[in-house]
Amino acid sequence: MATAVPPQDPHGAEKPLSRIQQRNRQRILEAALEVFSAQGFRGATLDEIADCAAMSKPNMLYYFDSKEAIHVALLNTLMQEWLAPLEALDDADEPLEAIMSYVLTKLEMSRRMPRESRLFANEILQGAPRMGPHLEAGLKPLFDAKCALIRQWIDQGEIAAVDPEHLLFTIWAVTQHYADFEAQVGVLVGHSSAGWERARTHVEKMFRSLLTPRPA
Amino acid sequence: MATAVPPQDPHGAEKPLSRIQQRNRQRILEAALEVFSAQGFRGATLDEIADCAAMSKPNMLYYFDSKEAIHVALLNTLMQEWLAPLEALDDADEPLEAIMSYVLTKLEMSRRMPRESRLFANEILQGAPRMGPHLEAGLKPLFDAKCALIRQWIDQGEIAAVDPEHLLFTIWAVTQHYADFEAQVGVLVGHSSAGWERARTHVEKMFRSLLTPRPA
DNA sequence: TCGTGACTTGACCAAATGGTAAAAAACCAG
DNA sequence: CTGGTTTTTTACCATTTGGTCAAGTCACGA
Repeated sequence: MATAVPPQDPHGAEKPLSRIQQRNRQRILEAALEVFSAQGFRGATLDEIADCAAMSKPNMLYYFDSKEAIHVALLNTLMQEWLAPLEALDDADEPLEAIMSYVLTKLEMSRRMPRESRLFANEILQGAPRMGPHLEAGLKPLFDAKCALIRQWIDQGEIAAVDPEHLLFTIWAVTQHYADFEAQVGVLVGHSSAGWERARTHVEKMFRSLLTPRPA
Repeated sequence: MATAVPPQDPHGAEKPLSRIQQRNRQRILEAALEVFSAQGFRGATLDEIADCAAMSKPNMLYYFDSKEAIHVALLNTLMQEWLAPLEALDDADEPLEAIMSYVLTKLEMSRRMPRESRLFANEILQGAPRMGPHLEAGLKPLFDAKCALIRQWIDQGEIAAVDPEHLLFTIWAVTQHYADFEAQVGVLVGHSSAGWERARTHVEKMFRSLLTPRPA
C-alpha cells in the first residue's frame, strides 16, 4: 500500500514540496521556457526539454504528468509575472507618467525576458488553446479595470483622448514586437544595445506625444 | 528511360506547369497556409495538410519534394504579396497621406489575410530559420530604401520628426497585432465588425497625430 | 483508338515522439 | 545502520511522422 504518488499539483491538499522537488521543477520549467518559446507547443519535444534540463525524460515525467502539464504549469507560473506591470498601473498623481512608466517597463521586459514574450506570443498565435480560460478569468477583468481607469484619466483631462482598449493593444503590440520579432528587427537594424536605446527613445517620444493632452 | 520527373521548380529550365499542376500546387499551398499559419512549421504535419487539401500524402509529395519545400514555396509566394504595400509607398504629393494609406492598408490586410500574417509571425517568432536569407536579400533593401524616403520627407518638413526605422516597426507591430493576437483581442473586446471599425479609427487617429508636423 | 507520359494511390518504412513499467539508487527518519 | 520513501534510470511500447516505392489509373496527342 501507500505507493509513491507523483508530486503533482492538483487542487487540494498540497504537500509542501521538498527541496529536491522545488529545484527540479524549477529546472524543468526553465528548460520548458527555453524550448516552448522557441518552438511552440506542438513543435517542442519532451526529449529536447529533458536535454535542456539535463534530466532524463522519465524523470521529468515524474514531476509533471505530461507535456501539456508542463506547458500549463509554465503559463500559469509566468502569467502573474507577465501581468504584474499592468496591475501596478494604478491611480497616481501623474497619470501620464504612470502610463509612460508602464510602457517603458513593458519595453524593458521585452529586452530582458524575450522568451517569456515569445512563449505567450506562440500560445496566442495558435489560438490560445491552453490559455483560453486564463484569458477570460485572469486577463479580462484586469484589462477592463485598467481601461476604466484610463477612461477616467481622460475624462479628467489628465491625458489625451484615446481609445483605452486600443491604447493597451498598441502598447502591447509595440513593446512586445521587439521581443517577438527580434529576428526581423535584428536583420533590419541590428540588435546592439545602442539599437535598444534608439527603440526606447522612439517608443517614449511616441507615446508621450500621443498621450499628452493638447489644448483645444 | 526518360522516367517521369516530378514537377519541381529548381532554378533552370522551367517547364510551363500544366493546368493540373497549377491547380494542385495551388490547392496544396492553400492548405499549407491554413495549417502552417495555425501550427507553425514544426507543429504542422503533412497528413494534416494533405487532408486539408483533400489529397493523399504521396500525391502531395509528388508536387513538392518535402515539408520544407512546401513551406519555402509558400513563404516565397506570399512574401511579394505581403510586401507590396510597402513597395507602393513612394514619393507622392502628400507624404503624410501616403503613409496613412500604407497604415490603413496594412490594417486591412490584417483583417482580410490573418493567416498570412500569422504564417510570417510564426516564422519570425521561431527565429526565421527558413527565411533568414529572404529577409536579408528581399526585405532589408526595401526597408532601407523606404526609411531613406521617410527621412527625406522629414527633412522637407512634410511629416513630423520620427525615427523612420522604428516608425515602420511600430506600424507593423500595431497593424499585425490585430491578426496575430486575434485570439486575445477577441476575448478582450470581441471581434465584431464594429470592433474592427473602432480599431481602424484608433489606429488612424494615432498615426495621424504622430506624423502631423507641429509648428515649433 | 491507343500508347505514352503525367498523375494517383495503397502499402510500406525508419525514425521520432509521448508516455509507461519496474527495478535500481539515493535519501532520510528512527 | 536500517527500512521505508523518494528519486532516477534502463528498457520498452504504441503511435505518429516525414518520406519512399512500385503498381496502378488517367489524360491526351497522334
